[in-house]
Amino acid sequence: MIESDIFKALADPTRYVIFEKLAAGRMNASALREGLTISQPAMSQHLAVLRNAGLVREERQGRFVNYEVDPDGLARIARWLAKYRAYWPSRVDALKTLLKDMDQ
Amino acid sequence: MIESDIFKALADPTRYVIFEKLAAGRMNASALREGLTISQPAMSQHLAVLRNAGLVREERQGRFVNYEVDPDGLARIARWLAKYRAYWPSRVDALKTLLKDMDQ
DNA sequence: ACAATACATAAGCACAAACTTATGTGTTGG
DNA sequence: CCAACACATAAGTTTGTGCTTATGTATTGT
Repeated sequence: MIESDIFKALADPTRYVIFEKLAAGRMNASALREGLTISQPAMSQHLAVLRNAGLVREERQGRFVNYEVDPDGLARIARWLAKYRAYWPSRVDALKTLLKDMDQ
Repeated sequence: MIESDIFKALADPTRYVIFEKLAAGRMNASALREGLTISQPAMSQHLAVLRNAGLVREERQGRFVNYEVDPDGLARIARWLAKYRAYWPSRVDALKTLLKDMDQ
């Protein structure tokens, strides 16, 4: 997979919202549609893009398919971002806080 | 600016390459074209997109315009990523290394 | 078994985005 | 001052992407 594909997946505003909803907790495709004016096939297609990018993963449960954030996708972004640490200004303390949390 | 715009800027493979070239060091628009089969206006337009996304910044120097990575764009991505730290697997040690570097 | 439900896939359409050529705007050396 | 250079902007064309409707595939409850 081309490296920019993970960014392409998040570039669409609708998919970005879907990802944020999933970040709040696992959800099936129908539940994800609530609050969004989006057809069922459109949701299905968006979820396929996010899944192919490694940002979400699915787990079938009966007739429902639950989706959840795939840590692998976030890890890829984290690794990408880490390459450019030379450019981070010292005032970017969000990462410092984050790392402290992970160290715990 | 919509949050997903920064991802849209990196979603295009050509812009992704341009950004990576700039990560290696500041460069003017003509120098950036070397090695890429891309017209001068296309490069100019790509740089405008990256600049509007806050990923690069420009500094005119005579007739040349030097471009360089804008830390603010990376900081935005870092902050975005930090929101999802709950999902990071412990094996993602890239960030740990990164944070250690920043602590130094 | 079958109707209903949940989701995926196919095909086609409409709009957005990336490219092109042409031209405009600054800046510099002679 | 003006020709050459570096880059930006305009306008038009093509390709890609996200949407739709229609249909297919699983799974469940009765």
